[in-house]
Amino acid sequence: MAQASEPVRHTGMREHNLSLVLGAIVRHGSVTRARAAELTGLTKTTVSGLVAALTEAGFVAPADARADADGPGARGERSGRGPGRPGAPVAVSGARHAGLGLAVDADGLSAFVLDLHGTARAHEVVVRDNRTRAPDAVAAELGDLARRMLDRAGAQGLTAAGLALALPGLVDRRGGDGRTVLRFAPNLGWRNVAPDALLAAHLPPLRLPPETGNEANFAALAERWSGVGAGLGDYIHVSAEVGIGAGLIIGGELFRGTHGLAGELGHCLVEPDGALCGCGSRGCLEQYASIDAMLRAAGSDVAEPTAAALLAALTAGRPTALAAVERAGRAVGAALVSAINLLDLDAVVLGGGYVPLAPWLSGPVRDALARGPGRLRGTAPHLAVSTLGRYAPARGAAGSVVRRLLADPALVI
Amino acid sequence: MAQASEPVRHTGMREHNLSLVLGAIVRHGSVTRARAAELTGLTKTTVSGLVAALTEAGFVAPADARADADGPGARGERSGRGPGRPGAPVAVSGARHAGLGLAVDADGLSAFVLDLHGTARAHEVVVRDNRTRAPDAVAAELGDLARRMLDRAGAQGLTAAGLALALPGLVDRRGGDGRTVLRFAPNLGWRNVAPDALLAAHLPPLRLPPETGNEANFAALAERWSGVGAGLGDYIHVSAEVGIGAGLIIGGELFRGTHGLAGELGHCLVEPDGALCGCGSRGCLEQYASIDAMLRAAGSDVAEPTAAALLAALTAGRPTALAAVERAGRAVGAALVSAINLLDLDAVVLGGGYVPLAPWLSGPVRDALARGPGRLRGTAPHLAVSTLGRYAPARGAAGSVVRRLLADPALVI
DNA sequence: AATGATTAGTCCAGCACATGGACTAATCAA
DNA sequence: TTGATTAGTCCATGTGCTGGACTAATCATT
Repeated sequence: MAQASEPVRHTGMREHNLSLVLGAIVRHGSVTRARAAELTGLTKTTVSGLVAALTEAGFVAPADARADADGPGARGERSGRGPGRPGAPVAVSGARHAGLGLAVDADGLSAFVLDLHGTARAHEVVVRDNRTRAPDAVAAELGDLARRMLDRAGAQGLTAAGLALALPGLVDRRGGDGRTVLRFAPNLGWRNVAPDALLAAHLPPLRLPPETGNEANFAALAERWSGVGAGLGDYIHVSAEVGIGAGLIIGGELFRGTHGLAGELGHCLVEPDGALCGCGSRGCLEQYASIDAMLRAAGSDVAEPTAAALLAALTAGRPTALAAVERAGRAVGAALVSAINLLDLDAVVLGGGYVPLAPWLSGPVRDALARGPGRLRGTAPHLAVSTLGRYAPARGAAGSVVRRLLADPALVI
Repeated sequence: MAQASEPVRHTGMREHNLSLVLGAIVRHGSVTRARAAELTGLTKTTVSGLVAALTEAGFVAPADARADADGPGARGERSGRGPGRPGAPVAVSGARHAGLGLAVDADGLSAFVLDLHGTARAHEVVVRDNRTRAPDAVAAELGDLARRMLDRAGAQGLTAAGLALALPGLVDRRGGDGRTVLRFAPNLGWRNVAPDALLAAHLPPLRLPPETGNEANFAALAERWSGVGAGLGDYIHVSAEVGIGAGLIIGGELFRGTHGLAGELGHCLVEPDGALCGCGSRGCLEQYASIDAMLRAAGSDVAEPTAAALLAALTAGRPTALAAVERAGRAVGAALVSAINLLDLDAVVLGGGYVPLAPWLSGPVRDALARGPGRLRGTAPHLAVSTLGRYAPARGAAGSVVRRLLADPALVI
């Protein structure tokens, strides 16, 4: 049974229709009021009022370009030609609102500012080893970074309505009140940190409450908003660093699970009675396909335990390294087949630490995907490799703010 | 991005608030108008109006029992004692509306009628081997059964607002228009059957459009509504017949996946390079833990290839049979650990063909659950065994109709 | 028994917002 | 220039929620 939801008053009706109209504008790029009325089912009068409110609030602006995202020839309705008064199209405005995305990882901090078009307006990386630092110190530096980004956004006329923070660990959202706890971040050595308190202490308050999430999840979202995930249906975004993280995009949204712990692909079983894993089980994917595991398996083929060295060994054609990655690919493929069957997914995106390894990894993964779920469904799931670089988590975080804004413009009206 | 949703007019506002008030009544059992106003955030005036409409439509009725489902002592608000005019509580009425659930399986047909309380008002099984029959013939017999059930419901003053049909196969809902296709039902030997057309041809039209779904999914829902699933959070309901079916309950709702194919636990990989499966892959769970697989593995310990014979062999302590089931349990446990990690589940329910085997199966499954995801989360997932019998799919189908009705009473107002 | 305190439920004026038809505006075709 | 056609705005109307006033029913106190 659904949780008790909000009552709908007249204002709620307006909020809903506001987001309905804005959604139509977002999806179709540039629409006239008349077309928006058709698309939403509201009357022209109502749409006019809503568009006026959205314009006032800086969400949309007049657009004279005939650039309808429906494509050239706009088979939708009349596209400007023919008799009759031509409409005055409006489009999403990238001039006023923005979202700020922040990310903490073992090697530093990153930040990204997106406008409502989803185009990057500012970004910055602060390289520094966070492995030994206390959360509070990192948060203070993050606060400085955030203020710089807000200044840079302000200089372009942009106001960040909110921020989101990507953390490299299990972010548990207990209760429905939105409060989160970073249970454990292996790379940082943090346990049971309350990000909300840190953010409140060190970061400037914005219009929307800050949001905290797992970096893999945000990276998956970034892929959907501005990467290879854009055209795919439901997919899983898998990335590897020390562990293995996965973000699930289902129905266009991030699937987090009730406690926010969904997507733990790293502990899918791929080898019964296999290597003992830190989680207490045996034969977890993480024991075969994390960067660390591949480095171990590659043995003396890699000069030093870094991803760069592994890549060099592969390029040089070292057999043990090749075998290790081949095996990792088979393991990832096996786990993905389970995930696809369980969740009814259409595609897979390899991201993070898997991107440079993709030339060697894709083959075995693709084989598994072709064999596994193919027979039951029409076609084999699609396999894509991320094109977003190290900004993916911060970009996804920023996108998450933008998405919230577009989904509910009334939040800042 | 969310699909274009409906515009909200004044009627939409009312529909929403109608379901909001009904939801509060459903969750709290028996509430006064004043308490419903508190619970929903609407004013007393509005609630009165909505309650009047719900009463008129037969969804709720006056209830003088002080039986608030909040429990004795109702720590919520004042519970009748104290000064002031006592409220006139209303509760969900089981007297007018009902849902009809139908199920087809290899051994026959079953039907179930539930009222809005979720209590059974009529049920019937028609035993007959459907393995060799054409869909049309089965549908005709199903129509007869449905009409008998509607008559029996009518004799009790009940009107079925809709029906749902549980089928033992992959039900694909392609497109957003709700049209479904039964891709493949291994036990019946049916392929690419359009249930909507069959239902339209052989079953009386009801107020709501008929719904078709997978029997494992409906069984999982039944468990949530009136079985061991009631108290659990998110869970997976696993059942085995010829294959293995699973229903996912997430956030109190059935998780179907975009194409309606979610929950294919049977093709999780549990043994790399294991037995070749009909799906094209190797080492699928189905090859180890379906009833057929256990029968094969039990070899000569079972007299004939039936579930009953397997049960007898287990009871007699036959070692090969015991080993087969033990192994199946380990395999199921391994697949479940993957599912729990991926989907952030709290519990597991064993149902269908696993129920009689539970005494032998639970042990190894529980072991896997205790080892696997425990470390990352607080506690080990809970393991429960279904108590609903062979009516589970039909009961879940009926419950699905009731749920739709309670979620949106405006559908029949 | 009478009175006051307290809470439940209804009545009614007011208001917010969507609707639909009428009206003005801007373009193309003849 | 005129008519046809479509876009956008104006205004009267209607629906449904709100909030305060009012009536109803009970307990506690005198």
